[in-house]
Amino acid sequence: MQRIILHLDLDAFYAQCEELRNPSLKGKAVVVCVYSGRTPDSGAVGTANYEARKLGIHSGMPIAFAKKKAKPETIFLPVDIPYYKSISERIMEIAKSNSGKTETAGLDEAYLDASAIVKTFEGAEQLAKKLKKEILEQEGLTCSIGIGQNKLIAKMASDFRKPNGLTVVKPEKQKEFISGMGVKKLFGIGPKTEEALLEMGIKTIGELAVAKKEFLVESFGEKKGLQLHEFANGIDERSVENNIEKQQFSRIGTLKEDSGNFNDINPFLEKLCQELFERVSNERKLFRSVSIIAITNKLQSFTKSRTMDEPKHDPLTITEVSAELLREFLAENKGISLRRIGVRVSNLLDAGQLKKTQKTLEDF
DNA sequence: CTTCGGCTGACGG
DNA sequence: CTAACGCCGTCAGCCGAAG
Repeated sequence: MQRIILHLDLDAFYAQCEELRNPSLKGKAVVVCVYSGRTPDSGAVGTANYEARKLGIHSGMPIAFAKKKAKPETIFLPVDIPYYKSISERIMEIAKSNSGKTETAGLDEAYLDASAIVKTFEGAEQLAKKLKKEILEQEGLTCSIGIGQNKLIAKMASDFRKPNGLTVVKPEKQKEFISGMGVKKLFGIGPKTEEALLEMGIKTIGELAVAKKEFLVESFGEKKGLQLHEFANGIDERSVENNIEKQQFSRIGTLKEDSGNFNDINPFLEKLCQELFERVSNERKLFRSVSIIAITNKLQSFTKSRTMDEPKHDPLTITEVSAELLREFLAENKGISLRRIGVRVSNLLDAGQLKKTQKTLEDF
């Protein structure tokens, strides 16, 4: 069955939201930052608008580094996720009303399966124009949309021309569209895989497409190897899913100072546990596993986890188990110094799924 | 043999 | 002068233990 998939990508989303509530920012370079609170400039760039990108400022970059590239008039702002989320939810509603199936991928992206709504790529292009118009008129934001026969092509198409782009890649043009691109452009290929492929002399998606499947499986493992082969050939059977249940919730933060001392770290961890419980409790979830995440001063990451026999939903379990895990972790790693600490719950169960006889339901 | 828990690592937004 | 560094979530793979 031939599908028609749209990928919607809101342009420099966090920055556009900030421009929305403060129009005087328009035309200026805007950098939205995730500050860690340790020093005035420690943290990373969340989103840079296109003016800031011209200066060489990009997502993920350390703020201190971005400031070196910035002009005196460049604006640095802290992220406000709840605000962006409220805007995102309204836009996703617009998307849903234009296509039965929509799958959100973060606050700023969505896949739409328009197969039931339109029958041709020309029809899909008109739908995309309508969608862009509605988002602009109702919410004042621009986006880029890509259209293809599967999620992979749609995503690469939306990335092709932005901001405010619209790119249609018909199946017969697919190969031509992707084969000349560098392998890093392919969804699922990050810095490590790119490096490995370059060592093998594979630079472009076209070269990857003709590499032996067996060789790729041998080099990258079963799943990854097959996926590389399929994606490089434009093959992607992943369906657009309406509701994806979250598998885990986590909260992590940066300590005021590096420490390997339980008494320094645990009060901060307890705060994170309370915030985490708020979220989990709002989502009406029970959890069976608790983990801590520890990141050292050298940015090495560790996890330690514990699974209980019974699903829980109380804040005390999170704080107690995580404190226990932290104590054990520090004892097993004497001399270690932590920069960041976090807590996660997983093995989730919907509260509604619990048997009525179970006592733990009463607090809901 | 399969499944589960515990852990690491790659990746994406 | 140089290095600089968030937070959240998914999945695969490996290992050892248990079913």
